[in-house]
Amino acid sequence: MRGGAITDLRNKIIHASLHLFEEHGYHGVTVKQIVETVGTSKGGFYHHFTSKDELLFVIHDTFITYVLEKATTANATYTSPTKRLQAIIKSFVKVFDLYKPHISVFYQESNYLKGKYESLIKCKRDQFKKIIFDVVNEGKKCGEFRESLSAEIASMAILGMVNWTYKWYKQSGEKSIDEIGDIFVDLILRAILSNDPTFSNEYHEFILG
Amino acid sequence: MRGGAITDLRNKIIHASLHLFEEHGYHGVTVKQIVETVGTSKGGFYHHFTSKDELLFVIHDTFITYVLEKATTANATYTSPTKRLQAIIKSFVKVFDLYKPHISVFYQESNYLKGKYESLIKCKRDQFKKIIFDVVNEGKKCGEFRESLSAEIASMAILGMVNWTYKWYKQSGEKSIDEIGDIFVDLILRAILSNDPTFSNEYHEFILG
DNA sequence: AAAATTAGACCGACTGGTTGGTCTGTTCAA
DNA sequence: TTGAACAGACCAACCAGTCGGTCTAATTTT
Repeated sequence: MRGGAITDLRNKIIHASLHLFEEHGYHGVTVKQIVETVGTSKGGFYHHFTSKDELLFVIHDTFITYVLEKATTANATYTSPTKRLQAIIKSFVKVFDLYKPHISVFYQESNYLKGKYESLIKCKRDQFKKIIFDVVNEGKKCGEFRESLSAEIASMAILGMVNWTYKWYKQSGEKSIDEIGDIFVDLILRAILSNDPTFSNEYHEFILG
Repeated sequence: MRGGAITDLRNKIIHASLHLFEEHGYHGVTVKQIVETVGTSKGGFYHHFTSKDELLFVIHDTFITYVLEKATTANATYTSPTKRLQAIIKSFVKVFDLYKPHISVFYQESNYLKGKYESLIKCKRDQFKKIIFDVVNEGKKCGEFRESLSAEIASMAILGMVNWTYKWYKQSGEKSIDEIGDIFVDLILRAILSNDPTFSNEYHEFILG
């Protein structure tokens, strides 16, 4: 039996590291701690990873790759910028349930990535930003979003609002991740939708009444 | 001549550490590096700080203390929640020009604070959150903000949007920090202001036109 | 005023403990 | 018999923090 099994040592290491990194930070966790948590040895660890740095990279990469794919799919599913943005945000927010520890590590420890690892992640991260930015810009062009909107700032505002969720979201919290996603979409659309009735659509009517 | 001088070794150390930490992270910078950058020695460093941890704390504390004071002042200056929120956001965003490195360290390295340092910072941080939360709640109560608004999620959305600025803001950028602040206020007010004409005020007219 | 004393600021070699990573095995399934 | 998977003792490098000592300027004593 090769790869894939949930009980693979490799996956166990990643899983354990994720939670350790999330709580104590990358430099707050030693390889010794990781292997002891998993119940393996230095040998086991370095059989599957060339370095501690590579482990950090793998965690980053699995997350950003997943998110990027989801955003691309959401983007391809719709044509209207409003619907696209809504789908992207909702799909991204949903990731918090699955990848909370990945996300924490992604945003807390990314500046410890070095060399090629850093470039590889930066590239994908920029792709994701570009998707948001393009949608906002497209929305302005076709009149669904306000013309006066600064696409750059609005994009970063959206990203910030959504990304920041990793700092406070708890699965045990009052609101489900789906509800939070809906609230975010509501807030964002209210903030950026055009008031011009010429371009009004179902969202305008629903949200702006 | 005692204390205060800009050339004080203590201040020099803080200043240099700020930039080193911002770029390489707390654990990515050694005390040796710090003292070499400043042009002092281990002795000089440990004469002014009891530990590297204390230096990290001092950086956190000067920033959060400043922000908290600004928010309190802004809060005391106005009574209407809309004006209050606007003032708080604008004053907070302005801090980015003065305290950018502090903020980066604050959000990137805070989970390396230990023991009493951690509790002290957490306390002030919670106070700041509470100020935002209370304003939003007050706004709902008096009808200026939408009744359907979730105060918790909206507060965190606002905080996220604003806090995230540290990830992308450059002084050399296209927009000044003042313009960014105005855009944020605009986005936020559009998202949360009530549509009920009964409570409409100058901001409703200005923004929702 | 000159000498003696004190105290704070700063220096830098040194240390004890830790850490990421290596290397020589051992196990076991194919 | 072969090689992938794993074990764990070991190591060189590093790092936060220490400690005895120096320099200087203020303060006290004579």
